[in-house]
Amino acid sequence: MDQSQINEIRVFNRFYTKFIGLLDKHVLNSAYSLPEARILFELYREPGLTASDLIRLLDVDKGYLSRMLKRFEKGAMLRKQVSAQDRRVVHLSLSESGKAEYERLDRASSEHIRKIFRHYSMAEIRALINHMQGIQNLINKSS
Amino acid sequence: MDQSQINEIRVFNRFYTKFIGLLDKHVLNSAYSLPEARILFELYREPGLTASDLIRLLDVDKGYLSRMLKRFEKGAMLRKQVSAQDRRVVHLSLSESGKAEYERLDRASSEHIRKIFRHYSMAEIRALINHMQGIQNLINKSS
DNA sequence: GACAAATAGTTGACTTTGTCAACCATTTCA
DNA sequence: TGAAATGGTTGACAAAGTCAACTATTTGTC
Repeated sequence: MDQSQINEIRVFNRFYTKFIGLLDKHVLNSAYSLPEARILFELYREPGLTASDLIRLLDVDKGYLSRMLKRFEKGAMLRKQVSAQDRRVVHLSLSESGKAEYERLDRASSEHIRKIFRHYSMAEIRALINHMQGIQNLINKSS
Repeated sequence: MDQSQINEIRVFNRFYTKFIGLLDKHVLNSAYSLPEARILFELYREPGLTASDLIRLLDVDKGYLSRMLKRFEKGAMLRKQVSAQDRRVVHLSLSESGKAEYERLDRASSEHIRKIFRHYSMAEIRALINHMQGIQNLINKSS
């Protein structure tokens, strides 16, 4: 791998960081920070996760997570259930209003993407997604 | 564009956010924050930029930028030169030690990428870069 | 069964990062 | 000449994130 190839990759990383930044800015106009939105996402996808699971998934500090969860609890978006097997662990899931909230966020994100690409042809969209999947396959191969 | 296509794009965004996060973590083990590293990058690439230029390029608050620049000044990494045409504006560039510092950072980033992909074949690397350029071309087309 | 070590989660104190508005100096334009 | 705009700095603050100490529980190990 030569230097110019490394540079190409770094150019893309800067480019895509900026692109994702634009998308995230949208989310951030919601009442939630990025990590908070990710918590909602993970709990929506898999109810019953524990705080430890989230720490691993999101790679955040446990104190920080604890506080974010507390905020969700205040907003009545979270349900906690102490595990029967191990009374230290708490299974987390979204309440009905938590789910509704996530769905709102989710729809807004989808709409944003739809808007960005609204003038693209089918072929262009397919090419884009194809490239994205290609990258994922290649990068996953390594790890 | 249908929902499953939107979802594909969002899957990729989450995936690549995580990947970039891993790379950035490396940078962040240096003495510089991400925006600071970006300042070094921009000034290295184009000496003589003004604070306003950086604000536009990096999309940061001007007060925040001002403080980061001050920190660089303290470290003697920055040269400031008041514009002759307009005495409000200051042209910024890296001092010799600032450039050296950037080059260190830059080399470390390159090394990190090289390491990640060290076991890839030439064909795989080329495919990866091809996908990346494809994405950039497609996204740039829109804006 | 008792007790050290490990694990899940919470809390307090703190640092870093980022935002906002007021401000000074200079330039532009009417 | 003077109002408005622009470039940059500063102070006060808010949000985001880190670190270590702590409680409660569980899991060994003897």
